[in-house]
Amino acid sequence: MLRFDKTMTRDASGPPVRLKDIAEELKVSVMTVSKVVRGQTDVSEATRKRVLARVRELNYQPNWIARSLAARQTFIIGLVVPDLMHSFFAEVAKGVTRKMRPRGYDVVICNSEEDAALERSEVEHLLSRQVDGLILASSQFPGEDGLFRRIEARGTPYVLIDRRFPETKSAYVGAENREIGRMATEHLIQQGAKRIGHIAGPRIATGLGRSEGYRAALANHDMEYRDELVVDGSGDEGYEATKKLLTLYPRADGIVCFNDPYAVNAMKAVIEAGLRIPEDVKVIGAGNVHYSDLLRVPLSTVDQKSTLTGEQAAEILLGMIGPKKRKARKIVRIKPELVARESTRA
Amino acid sequence: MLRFDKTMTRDASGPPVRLKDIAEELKVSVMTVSKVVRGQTDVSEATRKRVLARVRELNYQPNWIARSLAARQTFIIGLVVPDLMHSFFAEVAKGVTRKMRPRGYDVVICNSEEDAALERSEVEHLLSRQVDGLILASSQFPGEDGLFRRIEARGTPYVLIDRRFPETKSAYVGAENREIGRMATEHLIQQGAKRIGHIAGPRIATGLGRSEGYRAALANHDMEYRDELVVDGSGDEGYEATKKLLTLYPRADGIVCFNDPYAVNAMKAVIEAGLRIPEDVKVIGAGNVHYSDLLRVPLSTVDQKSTLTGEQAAEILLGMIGPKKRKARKIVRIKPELVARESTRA
DNA sequence: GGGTTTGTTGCAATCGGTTGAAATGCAGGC
DNA sequence: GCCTGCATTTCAACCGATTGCAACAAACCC
Repeated sequence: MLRFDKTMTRDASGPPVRLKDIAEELKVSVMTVSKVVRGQTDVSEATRKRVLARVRELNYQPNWIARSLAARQTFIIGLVVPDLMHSFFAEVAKGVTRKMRPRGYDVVICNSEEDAALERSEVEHLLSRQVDGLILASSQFPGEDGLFRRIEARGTPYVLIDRRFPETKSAYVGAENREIGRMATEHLIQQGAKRIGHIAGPRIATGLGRSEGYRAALANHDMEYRDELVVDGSGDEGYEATKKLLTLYPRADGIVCFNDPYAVNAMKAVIEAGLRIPEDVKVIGAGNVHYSDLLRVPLSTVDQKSTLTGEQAAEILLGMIGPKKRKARKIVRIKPELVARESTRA
Repeated sequence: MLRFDKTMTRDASGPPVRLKDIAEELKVSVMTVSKVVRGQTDVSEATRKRVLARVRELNYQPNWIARSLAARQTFIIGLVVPDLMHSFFAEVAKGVTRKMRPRGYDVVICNSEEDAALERSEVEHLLSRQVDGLILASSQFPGEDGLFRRIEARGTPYVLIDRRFPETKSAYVGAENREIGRMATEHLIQQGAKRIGHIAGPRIATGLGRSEGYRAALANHDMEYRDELVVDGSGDEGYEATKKLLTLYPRADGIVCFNDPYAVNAMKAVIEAGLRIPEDVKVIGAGNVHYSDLLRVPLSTVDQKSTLTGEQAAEILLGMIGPKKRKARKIVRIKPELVARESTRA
């Protein structure tokens, strides 16, 4: 029995059209139709035309579930980020999708909320959905590579972004964090800051690298590194940490923040303390979130090319998925770029 | 042949474990294992225990592709938004996922870039992935309901958000746009603005409703509606439109903007024109994007409860998917809320 | 004209599960 | 001891596609 007869067109849609429907109707085998749809060449021009015509008329859309099962490729890749609200990751996501969609891949975005356990379960879930690849901005603890080992065992290609785990042999795309910290700090020095504080981020590669850069810059300029000028801001994204910095005597006159959200909070604290930016305190962040120059005081920052990061990661992953399965562990470090605005004016 | 023998545990992972593997090993049928995994009750306690133990040991993860094909349910829902970078939609997305994930649904997010044709193809794509449901902030043109008819014909439940299409009989969740426009405008009036301009959004339900509210508020307060005070901002999100408003004589002293991004651009134009906010010109937006109070001048706005919108939409969709398939066309209008900040201080 | 090649087409098996009904075992009822 | 009833287990078909290979025809070569 035919589910669709010759007179039907896509306007009269009911249940979705299947290969079988077209095949029966045209009195050819399902295989033939399948081949035409996928553009295989071993089909005569005549049948191809006939099939194609009907395929178009009925607006046939392949059932991806069935296709995925048989072909063992889902054309879905998973992207796991700690927080989509954070504009850095939103931009990364944009970069990833922008590269993936034109190549026929869908991107499923998961939010790990900075929680290692949740991330684990999200990844496990994505794997059970048979994703063709993964891109992770991982919230695993440094040194803890169990999750990655699991992904490798499963044979699913993956690329790490933003946060590096040197112990894995995975591909990686991210900014040079040490360089970010260094550039930010040197910029403050150039703008005349004498006592530069630092709001440090979480103690993972990203944060540690930036802190290291901060220290290196000070050293380069023969400025003394002082413990009390470095405060952990990871609890509340820098707000309390800044308050603490401002109580010091002599007060800090420059603050290098782990990232832009921290910097925004820092500026809030500074203003609330009745101080002026940049006259009394200069503030710099990192990430160049899209609203940075719309802030109360436009924020100087070190751009880490978020969209580019996403694009590069996508590109690498595609290379690992394709037929030639690149194996070489590829590592891309993205050169950051200083964006000077009002918050660090001399 | 067994792919996994009794001594193996999940550490020695190779190819993923299948129901069949566990079944053969335990000398029961695939069905039995399948039932246990899905928690069916018609399995003896003894076998259940035995199976469950092995399932855990091997860390069996069902193959969702296969499951979806057989059960005709993918547990994936599609979310189509015009722009993920726009924090309103990012928050909606968060709301949607927050409700969906705990119920076992994954959310595939697609970006239509405000392009009706692209949206069409994204939706078509999601349908071919056999999504169980759709949530759309549609960029279709008003009156153009072909896409929705197509989705209905396919039998896939869907919920519209933000942008309404009254001609469809679909479910809908969104803010009361007329109310938003009215509240924003009345607020400016209360704060003492006398000549209130309006930067109008795209000419679809959302934008039109807000413009209507603007007009209604003026009428309520016996203020004259003047054509030259209303400018279309949809080209560049309000920047040029504002410049135009500022050249009028007498100049506008208050601007009701279609949304926050427009308002941010408006403020930029105002400041560039050498005018002060709020002393010379008061500005109000809508949406309450998360960085509104961090702006150069903290922006007054009308909050449209983005996350709540997402959650509600998810809730409704779940109701339509489930076994009891709610049919009644459900319409939820979310009450907006005024958030007064510096940009409209009297 | 037989054997080989080339180009098309279709068969059968498979992917890893689910569905509904049928088969099995074991108990109780009479 | 047979039938019935219930709980448990299994069988067979199917979901909608893809894969490898066999089958077939027409075309080619010598």
